[in-house]
Amino acid sequence: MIQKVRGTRDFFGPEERLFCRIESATGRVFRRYGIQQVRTPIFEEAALFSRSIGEATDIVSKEMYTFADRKGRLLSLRPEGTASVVRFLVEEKIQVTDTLKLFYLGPMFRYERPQAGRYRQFHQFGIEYFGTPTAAADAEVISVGHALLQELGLSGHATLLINSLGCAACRPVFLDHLGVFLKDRAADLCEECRDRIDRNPLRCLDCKRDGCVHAYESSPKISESLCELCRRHDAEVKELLADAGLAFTARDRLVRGLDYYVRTVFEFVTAALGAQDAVIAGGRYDGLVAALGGPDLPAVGFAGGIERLIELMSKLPASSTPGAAGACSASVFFVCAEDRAARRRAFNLAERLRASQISTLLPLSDGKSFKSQFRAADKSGARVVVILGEEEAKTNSVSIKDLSRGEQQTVPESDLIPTLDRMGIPRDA
RNA sequence: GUGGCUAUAGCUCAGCGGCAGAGCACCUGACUGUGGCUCAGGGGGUCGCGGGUUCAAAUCCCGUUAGCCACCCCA
Repeated sequence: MIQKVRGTRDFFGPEERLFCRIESATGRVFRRYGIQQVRTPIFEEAALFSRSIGEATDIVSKEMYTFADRKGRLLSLRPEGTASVVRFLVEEKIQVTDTLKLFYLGPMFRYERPQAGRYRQFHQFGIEYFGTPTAAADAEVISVGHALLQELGLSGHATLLINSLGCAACRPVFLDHLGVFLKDRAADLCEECRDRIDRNPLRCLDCKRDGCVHAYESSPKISESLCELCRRHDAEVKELLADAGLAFTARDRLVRGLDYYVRTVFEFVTAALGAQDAVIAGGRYDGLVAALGGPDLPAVGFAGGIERLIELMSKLPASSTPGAAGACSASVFFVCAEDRAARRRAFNLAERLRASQISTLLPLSDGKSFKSQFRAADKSGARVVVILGEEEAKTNSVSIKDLSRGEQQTVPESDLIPTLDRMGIPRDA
């Protein structure tokens, strides 16, 4: 038996429905903010990702699916969405007059050790705002994330963490201070952190080991070395969020793994998912567009993980995931006699109901008793059963049974659809 | 990439050297045209895969694949 490759998964049943709900929610919420969708390829030249995400990051250095095609071009399956969106923007010379708002949704690929909430093919949606350096843009992006969680009934299950990483002017100063501090205290730190001092000092602050957590209590704070512009920007973002009634926690130690972030970074995290706790995360990346050969456009955005949202929603009470019962929820289920004439009539009537936007199931297999057809109808979750037996055939009528009430009536065939309408059977539900 | 745990029916799991099991689900039936509840019966297994130890392996050992948990990293 061939099984699915490690770290990939199939979505079916309740999980597939949640996937679908999340996709449609992103469309609804993002369009509410005037954000346009862009669908980019899922593979690109490898260099696009190494240049944008950062050569030294884990994603680029060890997690990319990179391969040579038949002409020897080095290609990569995309590990995230932002690089492609920026490439699109630059390549197509998209005019950005005020703010350009884009969103994407689709599969991403990273060669990581799989774990719940972490897959080798996973699905992300994300938004990117280009052309606006203002705190208002940051605040709106964060608010879009919040609105989406709210749309999914998750706003009570996620906390917003926010931080500022400073800019090209003040971050180097901070990194100097931090470097001095870390080298000073190197003896107290775990092996991982000692490795990170030169490679990725910011990450040290996020270490969870007790000794390190303790050591970092006295470390220099980013917030204290922000330049005046960054400080004002950060204060304004927080002010706008507070005005909007959006609760957040300022967390000094929040950092991001991708090189391109500046100033605002944020995460919506949940307590319900274990180690993989971020469901939506993002920040500002003002230098990236220029770094990829485009105009010097400021940008801010986020990405969200669909598998993690599905997992979170699965853990919530069933009330928040309607439509979970029944393998297929058609409104009408046909039960008919064995003879060929009855089957022809059932097939024909079922097609007429479907043409009238009434979802209808028709048993396609032979040799089923009325009893088992009724059982199947019950299990399918259908509202009504339409019966075509010998009696009905003689009088050119149909019997309609309301499964929840147990009431049954026989009407002329021409009255079938009007009767279903009267019973409140929905069209196109 | 590192460490730990796990793999038995469609699902959840018990069995831990001696006949392959339970609950749920599924199918059939309970006065020949009617679901749910109840009752009776039934189908379903390469015990993840490969090797080894043993008279005998689901059970013990080694390997392998996959999943889970933590680290790492991240959505």
